[in-house]
Amino acid sequence: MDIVIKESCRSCIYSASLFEGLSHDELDYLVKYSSQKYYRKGEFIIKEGDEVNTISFLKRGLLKLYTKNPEHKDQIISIARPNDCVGLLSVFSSDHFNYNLTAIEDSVLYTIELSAIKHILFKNGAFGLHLLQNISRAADVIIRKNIEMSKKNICGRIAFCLLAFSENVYHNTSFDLPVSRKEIAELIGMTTENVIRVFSEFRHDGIIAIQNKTITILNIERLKLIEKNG
Amino acid sequence: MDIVIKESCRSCIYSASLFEGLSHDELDYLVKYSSQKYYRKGEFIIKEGDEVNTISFLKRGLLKLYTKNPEHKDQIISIARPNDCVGLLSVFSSDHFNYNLTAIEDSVLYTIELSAIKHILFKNGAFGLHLLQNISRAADVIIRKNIEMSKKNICGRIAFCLLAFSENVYHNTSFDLPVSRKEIAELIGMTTENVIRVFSEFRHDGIIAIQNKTITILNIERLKLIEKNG
DNA sequence: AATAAAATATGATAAATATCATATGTGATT
DNA sequence: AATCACATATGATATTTATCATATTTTATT
Repeated sequence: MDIVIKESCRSCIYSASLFEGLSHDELDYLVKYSSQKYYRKGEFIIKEGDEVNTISFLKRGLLKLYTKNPEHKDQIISIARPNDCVGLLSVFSSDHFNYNLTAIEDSVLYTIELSAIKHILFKNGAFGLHLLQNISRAADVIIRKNIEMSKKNICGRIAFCLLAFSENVYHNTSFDLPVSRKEIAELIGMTTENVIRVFSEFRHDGIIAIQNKTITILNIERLKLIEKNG
Repeated sequence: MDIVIKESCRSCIYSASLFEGLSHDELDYLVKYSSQKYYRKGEFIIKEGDEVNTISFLKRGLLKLYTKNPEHKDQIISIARPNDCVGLLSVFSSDHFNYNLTAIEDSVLYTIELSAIKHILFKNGAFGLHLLQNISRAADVIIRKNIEMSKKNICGRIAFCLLAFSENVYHNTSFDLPVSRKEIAELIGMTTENVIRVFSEFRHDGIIAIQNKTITILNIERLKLIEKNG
């Protein structure tokens, strides 16, 4: 992880939708307490139990938010995309993070001291409302995703994942899968073997093409049908 | 649903932990925009799509928060207990409720106009922080429950439910189940038949006694073991 | 380049859960 | 009291998913 000069943070904070409506003084105050950090793929960003004293935004890259269960198995809760406010859930509900956060692609985060955020929050009620909206939406997205997932069978869940990567992350029908089959299993709550099996099945049926990590969706209509009905 | 005179709201709002730290003026302002409502078991409180313009607290009773899926099947997201702030998730994230809310016991809610809450929020940053903490925690509880549930098999899930009713709701090893087996199935994401089967199994094994709706936990150690390992 | 460690792949089998069928019990309504 | 709708109950069977075993391929490490 590398920390980079403060000046580059200014443009980030000035352009972040979360800070819309803040005055120049307030924005400059936040810039003073912020830093930009680079993480390599695989690097830990936050560990369960870490103290919460910053709030972070993903500028570039991809992160996984997950818990570790007693049997060393991970459970991925969500995948954070650029512009997502990261770990927002724990920020106000606890002194310590409840989740782990790891970069699954080379990533750029900007991080603001929580004390600075609170300082602005106390003076500016509109900012509080803005934060409330962001946190509520982030929670809502996670909860809705869980509900949707729990209704689907394994094929439907994998179709959901592939479509999410294609449409929401890479905006392309062909993309390099940033996670292993094992991680997909952790995300959809199934076993690795069965994830691999369904990938093979989709390949045999001409729905996707697989070349190592590169996935190409060949028949998006069918994949959507599987996502819907599965 | 019956609406009751404003005066009785004063004590509620004055005693709600959410409003700790507000001045008498601010509290009285909220009282002015609040009302107390009574709902009978089975009554609808909020319907998916309803406009969000209030924030509510459960004073007495029990509610279920759920979504309806296309095949008319309900999916229970959480059960609200007294002192829970209800529908908090949708309140700031959307103009319309994403969930349904129904009383599963005779219930008393007090309801505050959202505009009044926002009015205080704009003037009092500390209140914003308080709200943020409450919403974050509510979301966290739902997400953690989902994660925990998804790791358990059907026996573990039912043990979890029974223990939750016993320990968190009724504070007694014997209690009247406020929901049907079908609703438990909707809560844990299994079929009604299998829920009934596991109830019978627990009865045969001497873990619980069933008399119509009355459940008595006979062997709490074993139930906890099932919850942990299942 | 050689080796080890993961990840991917696939088959056989076991276990968990859903589905379908059918019976009985309970409460509400007339 | 009769009837109906619904909840509870249980068995038989089908389906889904997990587990175990075992290759093969890819990636990382020395």
